[in-house]
Amino acid sequence: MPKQVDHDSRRRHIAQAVCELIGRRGLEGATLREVAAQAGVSMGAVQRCFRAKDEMLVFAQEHVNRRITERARARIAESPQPGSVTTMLEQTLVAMLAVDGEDLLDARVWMAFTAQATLDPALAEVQRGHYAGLTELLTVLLRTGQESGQIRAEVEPETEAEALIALADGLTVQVLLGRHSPESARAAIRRRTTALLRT
Amino acid sequence: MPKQVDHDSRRRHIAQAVCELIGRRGLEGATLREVAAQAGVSMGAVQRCFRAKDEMLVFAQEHVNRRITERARARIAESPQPGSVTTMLEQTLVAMLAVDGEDLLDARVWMAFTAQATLDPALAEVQRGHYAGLTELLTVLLRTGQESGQIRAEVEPETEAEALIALADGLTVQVLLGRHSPESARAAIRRRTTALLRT
DNA sequence: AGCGTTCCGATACACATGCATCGGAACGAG
DNA sequence: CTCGTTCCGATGCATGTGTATCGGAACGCT
Repeated sequence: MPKQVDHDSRRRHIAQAVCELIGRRGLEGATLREVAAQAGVSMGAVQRCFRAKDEMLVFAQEHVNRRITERARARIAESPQPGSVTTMLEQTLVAMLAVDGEDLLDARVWMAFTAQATLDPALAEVQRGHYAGLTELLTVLLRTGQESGQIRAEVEPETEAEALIALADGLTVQVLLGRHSPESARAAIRRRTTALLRT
Repeated sequence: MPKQVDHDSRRRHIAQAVCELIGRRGLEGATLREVAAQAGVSMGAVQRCFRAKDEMLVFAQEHVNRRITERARARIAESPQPGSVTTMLEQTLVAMLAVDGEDLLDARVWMAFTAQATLDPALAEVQRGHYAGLTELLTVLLRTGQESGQIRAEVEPETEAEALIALADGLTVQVLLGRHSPESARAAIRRRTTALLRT
């Protein structure tokens, strides 16, 4: 057999380059030539990995979505008080914010893809899947909190999960626009999560 | 004096064409040629109205922002119960949602511009100004509601206004992605506003 | 070592876009 | 009507983009 290449890892490598470019210069900054340069490969290599640009973008979108979800799960795992549901809620939502330091890049990538998903049904489907996962995650947390008596019984887990997600996204937008600081966004999240606690 | 043209109204006319194109095909759909065609004029006319494309886009951004704000104020004015602060709050936020019928186009335009504003400081400044106005509007409503005893005293008007705006934006995103219906978004807004009422 | 397959880098190409240019039309003042 | 200024439509141009193509390099197998 001839020369073999780990396609999947190369695809991830290129996807990372795409994300960095999108985070810095937006979707229109992710041209094939720029992507190749950023990834340190040639255009031909990129073309071999992805049949067309669309495919590359979808892969990059899934790439960043996966990272955001994993960041949320990781923060839950290393939560200081694993038993405290509100702490876990907060950590999850803060991870979704992704407005800290270099994570801020991911937030801009999220923004760019979400805006595009508004127009492209294929991208929209990917985002819907992403949000379905996050909703599930939060819903489970909320339900668990109710069962352990930490969260008020009248809270409707799924409905509340959707509201929290919307809040987090809206705050992300504000931070990206420079109207809120990451800290004030976190504070807003905290206010909302503590309000769910039983008094 | 030679041929004279109402520049300002022509600029608005073109801005409207820009918004329709952006709402349908995104920012990249707003090429000078397409804009001219949509507006029913020639490229030369567009070039005479705006020195460069950037200027045209900023003008269009302000155009749609103005319409959103005016829609909010209008909804407040024609509110069924002008005295009810929560009704006014709801109307304002629903106007911000702009996910009804043809308003949905404006929501997509908002999304596109906001995503771009993440990368372009000039656009970001425009959006910050827009949000400052909305925040002021909501803050006043909340304060008024407190003074008339309709809204709980422990609510911090400005903080709450920011949270409501973030919620509305996040819900808009979800509707645009096709994950929420306009009705469910309105319901989420209603839940949040009624929660502010004194019990 | 030799070979066949896979990969890659460069180039070619068609096309779109923003902007500049320019000749003439439109229109008000005299 | 005549003139002079403003406007506009068409065209040209430089540039950047996605994709197709192709010759050769890299590499595993025999």
